[in-house]
Amino acid sequence: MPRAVREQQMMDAAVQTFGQRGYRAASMDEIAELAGVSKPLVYLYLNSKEDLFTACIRREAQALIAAVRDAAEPDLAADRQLWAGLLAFFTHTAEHPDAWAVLHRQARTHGEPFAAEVVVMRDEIVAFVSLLIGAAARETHRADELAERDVMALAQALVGAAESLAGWANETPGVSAKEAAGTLMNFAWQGLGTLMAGERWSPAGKV
Amino acid sequence: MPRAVREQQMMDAAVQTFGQRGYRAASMDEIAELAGVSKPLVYLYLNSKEDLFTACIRREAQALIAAVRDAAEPDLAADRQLWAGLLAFFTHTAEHPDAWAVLHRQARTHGEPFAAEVVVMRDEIVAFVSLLIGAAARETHRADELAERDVMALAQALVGAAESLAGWANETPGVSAKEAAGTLMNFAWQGLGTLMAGERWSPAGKV
Amino acid sequence: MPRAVREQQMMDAAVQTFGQRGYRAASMDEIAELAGVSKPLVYLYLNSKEDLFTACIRREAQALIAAVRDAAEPDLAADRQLWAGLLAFFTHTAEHPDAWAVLHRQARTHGEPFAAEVVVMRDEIVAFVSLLIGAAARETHRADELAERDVMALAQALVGAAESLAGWANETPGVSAKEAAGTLMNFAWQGLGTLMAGERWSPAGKV
Amino acid sequence: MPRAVREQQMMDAAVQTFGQRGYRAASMDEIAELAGVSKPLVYLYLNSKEDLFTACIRREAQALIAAVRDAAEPDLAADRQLWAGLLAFFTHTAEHPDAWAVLHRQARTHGEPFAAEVVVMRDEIVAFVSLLIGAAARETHRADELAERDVMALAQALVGAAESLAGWANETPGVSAKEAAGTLMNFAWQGLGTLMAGERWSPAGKV
DNA sequence: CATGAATGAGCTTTCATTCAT
DNA sequence: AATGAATGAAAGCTCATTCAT
Repeated sequence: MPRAVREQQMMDAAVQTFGQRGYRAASMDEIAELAGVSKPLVYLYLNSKEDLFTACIRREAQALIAAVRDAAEPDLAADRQLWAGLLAFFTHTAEHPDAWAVLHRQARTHGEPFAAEVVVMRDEIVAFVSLLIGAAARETHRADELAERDVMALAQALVGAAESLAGWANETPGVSAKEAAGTLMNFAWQGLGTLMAGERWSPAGKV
Repeated sequence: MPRAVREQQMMDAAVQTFGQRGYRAASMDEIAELAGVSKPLVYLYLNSKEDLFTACIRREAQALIAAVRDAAEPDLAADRQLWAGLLAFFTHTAEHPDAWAVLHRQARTHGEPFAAEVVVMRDEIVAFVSLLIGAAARETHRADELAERDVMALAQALVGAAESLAGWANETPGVSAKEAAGTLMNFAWQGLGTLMAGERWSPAGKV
Repeated sequence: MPRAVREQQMMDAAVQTFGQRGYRAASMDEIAELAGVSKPLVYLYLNSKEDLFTACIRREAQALIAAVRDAAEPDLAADRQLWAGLLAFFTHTAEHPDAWAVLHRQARTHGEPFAAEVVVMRDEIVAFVSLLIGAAARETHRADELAERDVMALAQALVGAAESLAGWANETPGVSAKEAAGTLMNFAWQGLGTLMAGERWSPAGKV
Repeated sequence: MPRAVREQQMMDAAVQTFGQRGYRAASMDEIAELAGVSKPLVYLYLNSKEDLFTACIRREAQALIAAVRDAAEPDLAADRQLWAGLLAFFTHTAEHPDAWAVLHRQARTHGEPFAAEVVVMRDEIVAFVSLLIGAAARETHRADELAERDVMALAQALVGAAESLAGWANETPGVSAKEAAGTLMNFAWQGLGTLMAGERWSPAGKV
């Protein structure tokens, strides 16, 4: 069996094991057995547990980014792009729960070398969302109302909400990707709208 | 030294170690040394690593819940209660980063027994937020517009966004709890408002 | 059983195993079993295989140096001191063949960290021998005939010959320490005598 | 490429690797890569690591013996033959440090099967030196003074001193083979001379 | 003639856990 | 009430060695 194929099999097994057991609790023995190969072969092809984990993170991050990127066609309006991206995001995470666990939970929990990999991916997504927010602001001619930092914070909150909903949708039976995306659009986009319309909430009272 | 005090010292050391190293990487040796006691004493008082971790999760969950609960005085308006709760949440997580790491990262990353503990806490918070959303809906006389499930999903998204912002605020220098809470209120409460005002976003076009 | 005693037992087992199997071929399992303890205890007390090996080298080097030092009483004439030292050297190495193997073979064969330890010991011995050669030169009033470098080279050769003879004496049944020491004295001291008497061998013919 | 050539290339790589890393630390992978062939080919030609090591020892032992043998022309006087042999010995070991490391350090450090190979070579050299000593004794007509066993012990000491000096000369910059050989001749041959002249050192006093 | 693919066995090291005192 | 002493079990990693082609 050619090396490239075996490598993918190993990474499939690794993603599954890391996602379910966690990085430390996952043993190379288990991964090798699940992949149907011997442990030395895993080391021969992927060097070390750390390298294997990093390779998994990278592969799954690429896949998730690609899913979101491919869904949002640049010709659409900003809100339609966001909708398509969210739908793709919820669909992809629902279809690859172990990969999502690796990216969202494991990679961020086990130290800099791994967390940094995910930060890159997350920053790409946040940047993409920021772009859409900016585009939406321009579309409604109120760009001046939103400072750079506000856009960042909003994007952070939106992505965070999406990540949280992804977990909830995966664990709650009967919640579809469409429903999750719809909830988030209703929750966020509308708020964004009024926000750009100039209304602000403050502890002293609405402005 | 009385037992109760010793136990708290051990749990302090455990929270710190678990939060920084992670559940698996934290060793009982390190925890015992940090607590200034011998290892057998830790076992005598807290039985096992699992039990110790569970005890930490429970203690810190209680503390976080209490902080949020105590902040939101029931006499205030729903939006003021949410604001106070969010502020307390961001303040508490910023002041106890290791405890927050234990709850948000470690507990959810290392298997059912622990994740379940956090789910209890999270559900309490989500229920609390749902309550406020419901109250707000009643205050604006549009309760019928929001189905039970929508409320749940919104609460999930709000809590998820808060969790995400908590991490972002802790890691980004110069972002205060007040600022984080303000961003979230602007982002969410407004959206909630228009939502309750009957406007919906849908892929087919705004309604 | 107190720690200090156990540590010596472990080092005894380690010296034996390292001496017979070699550093790499000796397994911590075997050492632990020979010492009558579990492997973790060996690590608890002696940290690592490298540290254990280093500790063995140091202990045995000290013991050998002490044996030679204690034998050569400073009041004696230089030749008697050398005789006593050689006798002690051959006796000690014959009585502790594994220790001698560790020092002479293993330590020098497995890289700088270990070889350096032995170099220290060897340099001490070489210095001691150089001292005696110098003393002998003064006793015969021909100190000016022997340059510093010649003394060093002679000491090197003498120590080398002694090391070689130690191996030979250990492996050849019926060769006593006394005999080995006698051979070396005859071989070397006499040559030293004539050398200091001014005679030299050169490829061009005797001078 | 003919088999014989490939085999020599492999053994060159093996000698270098064994000499620098040691028998156990040297991996067949590294040897194969250094030789520029695949691992199975090494096994096809040389059977096993043990066999490969043995082959290296044998080849290098032959080479060293040959160098010494060829240098000492049988027509010369005994002292000139010894001089020539020593010079060749120091020159050869200086020019092939890895080979010398294999013979002097590695082979003797890793168990009987290999040490025995070197013993054969060493015995050949010792026998050769013994021969010269005997010849010298006959030349000076004092053969009766030197018992067979004394000759052996002297040869052992001489060879040991030479081995020790070889290491010293290789590691000390600026010490040439000629110088090392000269030192040894001065040190040993002279002693031999007086010895054969009937003088002995004994603990009871000179005879 | 030569190799890419694959593994059984063994190594060092760590850790949660328990006695005996 | 508290600990020094000790271990069973398992993990990451490496290596000599062999097939099928």
